[in-house]
Amino acid sequence: MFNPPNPKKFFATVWNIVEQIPEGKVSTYGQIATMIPASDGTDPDQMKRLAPRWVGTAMRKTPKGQNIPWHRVINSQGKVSFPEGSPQAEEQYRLLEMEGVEFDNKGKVDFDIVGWEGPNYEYLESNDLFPPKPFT
DNA sequence: CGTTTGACTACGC
DNA sequence: CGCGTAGCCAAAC
Repeated sequence: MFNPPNPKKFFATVWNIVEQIPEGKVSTYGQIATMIPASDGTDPDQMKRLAPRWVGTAMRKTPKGQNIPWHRVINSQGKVSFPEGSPQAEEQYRLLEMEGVEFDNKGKVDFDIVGWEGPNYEYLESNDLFPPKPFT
């Protein structure tokens, strides 16, 4: 079963990845989760189900004042994961629309248009940002 | 210190 | 499409 061997590092890795989502693009909790290698040999199918929760947990703890584009992370359905109408949801929609992300009449984005391709692994590795390196 | 609570997702109906 | 469920545990109460 997947669980972060070291939650602190796992969270930091999530933030590292989120920081690289460019303006006008979005990623999902699950997508980000799959970018982080399971260090405990967890079955990939289990990863799909369990890891996203941890990404969500990481996002909940996103440090403020570090310019982390938290709003560019949405759920696999292409919608923001806050209750519709909540201040946080409104804020997230606002921030995204401000950078050109469009939502259809159901509040969904088109991943074909604004989906993020993923992080630059070579860049991450060359800067020792990946595997997990905690903020200090 | 015990209980509740999540910024999730795939899958089955 | 929508709705319910399992899987799972660090934090926040």
